[in-house]
Amino acid sequence: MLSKKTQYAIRALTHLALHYGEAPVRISTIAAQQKIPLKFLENILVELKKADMLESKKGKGGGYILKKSPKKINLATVIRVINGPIALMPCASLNFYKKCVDCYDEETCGIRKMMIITRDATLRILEKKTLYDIISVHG
Amino acid sequence: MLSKKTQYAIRALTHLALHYGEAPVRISTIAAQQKIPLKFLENILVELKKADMLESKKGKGGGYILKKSPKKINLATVIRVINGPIALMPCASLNFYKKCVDCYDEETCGIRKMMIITRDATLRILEKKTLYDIISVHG
DNA sequence: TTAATCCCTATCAAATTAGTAGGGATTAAT
DNA sequence: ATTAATCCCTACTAATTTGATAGGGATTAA
Repeated sequence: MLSKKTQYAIRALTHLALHYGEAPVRISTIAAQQKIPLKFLENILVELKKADMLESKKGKGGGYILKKSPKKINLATVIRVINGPIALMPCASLNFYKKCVDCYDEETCGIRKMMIITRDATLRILEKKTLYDIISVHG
Repeated sequence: MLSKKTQYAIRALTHLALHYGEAPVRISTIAAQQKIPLKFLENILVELKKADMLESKKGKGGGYILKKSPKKINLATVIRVINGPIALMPCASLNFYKKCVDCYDEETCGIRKMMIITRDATLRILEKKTLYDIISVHG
């Protein structure tokens, strides 16, 4: 499961996607409308900015905007930045690879192989789905 | 990521799959060969037994065996028993469903929709892949 | 100069995960 | 019956991660 922090991040980004092309949105506005603890959200947005997904402006009229079009920000990227690996085991991770302790031989490990297959299936979706897809859903 | 406990569970089940049809395997044997802390493994195997995946025999010559053929134990089941939900958010979970706090309308939530699509892709693999697939991998 | 806003560091509390301890219950063999 | 082997139950503890808060510093626009 994604951490609450990651879920907040996705909500905040979705909010910003809805206002893409408009004036910057204040942290406090996002916090209020998305019901996210303000100070917690501050930390999250700074992380997303460091990961090059957001731009910020200080002072009056300041706030956050998406750095790229909602169509160009996919869920895999967001999850990796805030949550970490997408694979179910470290030895199957592309971006957070770590060998399992006591692993006899990674090349012949059946568990790892299944985890890689699973990761690939998950990634095929998460890399394709973007903020734009999220805001394009209607009842 | 799967908890260490879940990774231990999969390793233990894989070990038992390799000995399916043979005499019961002692906890201590699995612990030693798979390098899993003995007492921790005890807890895990009891849980797997309660979930109807294992049978046990006490006293001399006792130990654990798989209750079903390795081909009939899939990874989704194992993960759900030890780790919990497979979906990335509770509102997208089939077996551990919980509504998100402050959710305005689940039916029109784009985040939830993407999470359900992701879950389905992941499940298509995890429900198909079994202990048999794990032990059938060769270098 | 001031008010608005983001940003940085540090800290804390709660929850979860990982692991340990000790003995009880059951069984097979003698 | 007794013993040794084995699983099993309850409880506890330690370590780590997660979720959240606090307070003030830096920057910008008016």
